Amino acid sequence: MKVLEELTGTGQALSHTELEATFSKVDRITLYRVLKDFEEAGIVHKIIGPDGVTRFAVCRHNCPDETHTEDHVHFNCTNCHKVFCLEHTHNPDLRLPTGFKVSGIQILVQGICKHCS
Amino acid sequence: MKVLEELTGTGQALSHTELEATFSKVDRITLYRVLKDFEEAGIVHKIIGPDGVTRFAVCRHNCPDETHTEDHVHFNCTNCHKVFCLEHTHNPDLRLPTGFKVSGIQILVQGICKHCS
DNA sequence: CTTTAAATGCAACCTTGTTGCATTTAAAGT
DNA sequence: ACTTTAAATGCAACAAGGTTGCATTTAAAG
Repeated sequence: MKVLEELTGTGQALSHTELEATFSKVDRITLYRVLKDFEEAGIVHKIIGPDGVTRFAVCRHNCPDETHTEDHVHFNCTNCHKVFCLEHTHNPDLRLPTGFKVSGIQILVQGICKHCS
Repeated sequence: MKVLEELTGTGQALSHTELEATFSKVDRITLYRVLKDFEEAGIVHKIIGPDGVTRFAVCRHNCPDETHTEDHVHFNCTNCHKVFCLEHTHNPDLRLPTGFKVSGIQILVQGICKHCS
């Protein structure tokens, strides 16, 4: 699929609207279905930004297919507004109050990215 | 405002839909405006859940008015589906790759809450 | 070349959220 | 107490994001 190529190529998480613009010939519903299938297959994962916009990024080497756990940090640049995975910045251990059981952590860091600074 | 009482009382983050159900006499647009005003005034803060649903929670003692920074972790119970602030679980220090400047961190932990376990 | 299933497109619909305008409510001035 | 003014509420309409059902095309298998 060309959608997968696009996602792999850019290195950033793309929103549905952005993908829609790239593949203007393709119907937006088809795009929804393709992305949904990719997500269920563990090929891409969804990132919900601080703006509430959902974006999609390809799962890299350290994303286990079974659990589909994303053990890495997401970054949102306040300058270029891009969202991407920091694959090598793993989630830290959090000590929660007693009685809480953790099954997943989602971290979204905002700031200025490498390219913009 | 009764909306503020409700938010303070429940101790959890409430979605717009939930508040709409509670205050069925009030128009939903009024609710949108009230919540927007509260947010801008630094009285409540918005939490965007892993489901993409935005919820609202009152800012407690350790939420400085000026920066409106939420230096605490949010928890989403996979059993009762509630979302609430873990006021005393602060954001950890993250070491990002060189060139990245951090201005804010949002952490959402999923698991089983104290009450459900 | 036919049969069958998968992939695509279209129409319609729902939810969430915003904006403009009219109306009500309430506060302030004389 | 009555008028003037501003704030708060409600209504209609709209836009973006997302889902579902059904018809049609594409392509794979017999």
